[in-house]
Amino acid sequence: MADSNVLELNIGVGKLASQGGQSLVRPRCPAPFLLKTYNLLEEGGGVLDVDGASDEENESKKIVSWNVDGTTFVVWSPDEFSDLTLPRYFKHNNFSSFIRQLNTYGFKKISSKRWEFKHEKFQRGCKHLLSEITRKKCETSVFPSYLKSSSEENAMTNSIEENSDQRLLIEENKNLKKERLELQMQIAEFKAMEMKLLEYLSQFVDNHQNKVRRLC
Amino acid sequence: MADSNVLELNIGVGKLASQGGQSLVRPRCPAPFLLKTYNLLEEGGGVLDVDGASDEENESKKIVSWNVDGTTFVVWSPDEFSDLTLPRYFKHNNFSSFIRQLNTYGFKKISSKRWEFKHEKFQRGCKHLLSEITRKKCETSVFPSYLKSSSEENAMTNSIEENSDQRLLIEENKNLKKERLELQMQIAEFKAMEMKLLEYLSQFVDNHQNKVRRLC
DNA sequence: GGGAATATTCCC
DNA sequence: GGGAATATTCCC
Repeated sequence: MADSNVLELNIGVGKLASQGGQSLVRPRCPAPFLLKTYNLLEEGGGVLDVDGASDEENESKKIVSWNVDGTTFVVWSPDEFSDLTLPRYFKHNNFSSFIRQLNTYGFKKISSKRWEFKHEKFQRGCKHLLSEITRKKCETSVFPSYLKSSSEENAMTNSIEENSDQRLLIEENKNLKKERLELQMQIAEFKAMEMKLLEYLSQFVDNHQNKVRRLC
Repeated sequence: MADSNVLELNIGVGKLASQGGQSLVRPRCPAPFLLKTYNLLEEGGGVLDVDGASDEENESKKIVSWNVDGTTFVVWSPDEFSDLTLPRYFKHNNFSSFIRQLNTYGFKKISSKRWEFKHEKFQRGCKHLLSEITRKKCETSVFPSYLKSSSEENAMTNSIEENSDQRLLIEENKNLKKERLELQMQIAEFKAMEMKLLEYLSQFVDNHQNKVRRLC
């Protein structure tokens, strides 16, 4: 494989950490993409520096690096980055796919003149912050905010730690079933109300037409 | 790149071909995975045959091939297939990922003794049928039939003993949350419909009163 | 086998 | 930039 020289880690997010596609508690491990990108910067893009030259002397030769204070990173040479660096860490050599991932994780391009990217939680020497970076979700909430009533409970139930004991699971389970019953009852009410409304509407229409006919 | 020797085609499905995740008209181009797998079979797994030997003589050496009548195909040597063939056509060398794709596209493993797979529309000499093969979709309709889960599933979930395996609890839990989301979406629909109905009704009443007033 | 998360591609 | 389809991985 192209990236056989790169350590592949099994860094999955625990089941309870991402529930229904929404990460509610911080996972222990950063996303593979973030770790690879961080490592790539530590390793100078996976390409050796010129022997004996200091960082400053090498600056113009760098493919990719942190900025001076380590709060952003810069892809100095997109072509070499794509051809040499990307395939060492990822399963492709497309700069645009790399950019797509950066966007997915909320990085911002902060310069129109060069390929410089920034994320608050992605900084030199702060590997521990990587696990706080999450993928952007399609935030088009499927149901409107007035249904958020249960979201507090969501937070509560989902904050249970992964290795919590069975008792908590059973409790959460019980609550979910109770909630399901309530939702089903709400739906039953809606159905009844819809029926009444439609009935009323049709009566009203009939009535109205009779009245108009009589008045004419 | 690992597969730089393989022709990559831009075969996207047109917008109208897949509407809301549901394929409505047959796309012009087969899925990349299907085309690659078909080509891989035509090309003997991308590995050269022994010179001068007939197909029959080579049979025991084949990595992958169609069966005798070309209605199924067989991976004769999963190890060589993974190491040599897969990376030539795909971005990985994992046999299980290949299997996962076969399942996604509806192939069936038809032998317990060897890695033989079948799909009605995947046959030797029938490249034109490939475009009729589609990915399986998650068929969980977003709006389930009303309250269908109330009795049977209640009974089922409640029959699970309290001290059952944690895995089952987690699974049940996941299902309950999924169900909750579906119910919440149903309620959102109802609310929207109610709003429309009320709006319509009030317009109708206004209209009616004006009309009656004028006639009087 | 298949659900679901992440990765890659394609397109607007 | 980001939506959405397909691909790959991971897990049950």
